[in-house]
Amino acid sequence: MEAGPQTGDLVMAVARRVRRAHVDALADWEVTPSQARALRVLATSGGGMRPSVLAEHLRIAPRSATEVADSLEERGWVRREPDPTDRRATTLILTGDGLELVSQIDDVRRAASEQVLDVLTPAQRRTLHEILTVVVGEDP
Amino acid sequence: MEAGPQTGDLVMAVARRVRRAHVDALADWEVTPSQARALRVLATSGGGMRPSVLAEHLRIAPRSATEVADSLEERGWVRREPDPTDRRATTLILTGDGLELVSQIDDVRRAASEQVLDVLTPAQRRTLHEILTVVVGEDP
DNA sequence: CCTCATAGTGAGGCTACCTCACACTATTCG
DNA sequence: CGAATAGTGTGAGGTAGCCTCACTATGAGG
Repeated sequence: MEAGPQTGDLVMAVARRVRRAHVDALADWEVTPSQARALRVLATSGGGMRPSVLAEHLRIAPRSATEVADSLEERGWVRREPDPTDRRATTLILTGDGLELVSQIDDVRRAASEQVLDVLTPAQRRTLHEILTVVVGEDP
Repeated sequence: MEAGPQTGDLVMAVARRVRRAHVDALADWEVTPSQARALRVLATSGGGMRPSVLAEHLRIAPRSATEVADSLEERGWVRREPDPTDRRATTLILTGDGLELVSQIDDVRRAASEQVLDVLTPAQRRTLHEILTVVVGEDP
């Protein structure tokens, strides 16, 4: 009796594909999916953002956010500035290059995702998005 | 203007959560998600299975399947037997322990996934499963 | 035979995470 | 004020789970 894959496994499988598609699509820009995700978070949050806040948004450990920030700074897409109100804190700020990149990346990534989800009807895609939003948006 | 996350990102985010839930749930058995997935594939395929075939099912490189097989063998859940019809080939066979484990794992994993997808209505869960199946089942 | 394809694996590398420990700075409170 | 306590970022070191490349041993066809 064929058991059939569990939903969790399907999610993982699709995630791997999406990741692949993103890597391929972003290869020209030499941006990793991880970096792209961080850039988008930083872009949505108008001004600067602390690494710890970035970590929350990306749902990773604070230490890992530092790493992402490192990689972004190294590429010149982000710069660190000391927070004037709290000298322990650092603010991550998108550079001009960073901002410019974000808009391009957004298009490219969207196209890549849609390529993976190409087999779906528009309605299915919308439904998928909705449902996943519910799953993700429960605890923040 | 809030851009809102892309579907691809949502998939990745959910995948991370599912992975987390699985790791937590399987902690008692000390089975990694990767091992559990492989065990289930091996279980569905009655008799033995070659590493290369396992790789296809898991959608990973053949070399990576070898690694998974190594870890399963080390834990005594799988044994390698030479294929009598082709002396280059090896067959991966679930041991008694392995088989016993699979059924337990299946329940635990299902519960873990459902915990992550708990916010969804049963109908949404069914829909999600359907849609993901379509996405995954396109090229095999 | 001789060639070419195929099965598995050793070696080495990578990404994106993690925890733990530490240096600073901020805050609170006796 | 001074001391304990808490929070912020980061260095060090580690891991899982992938990958590619190169190699050996075997199979299959001319």
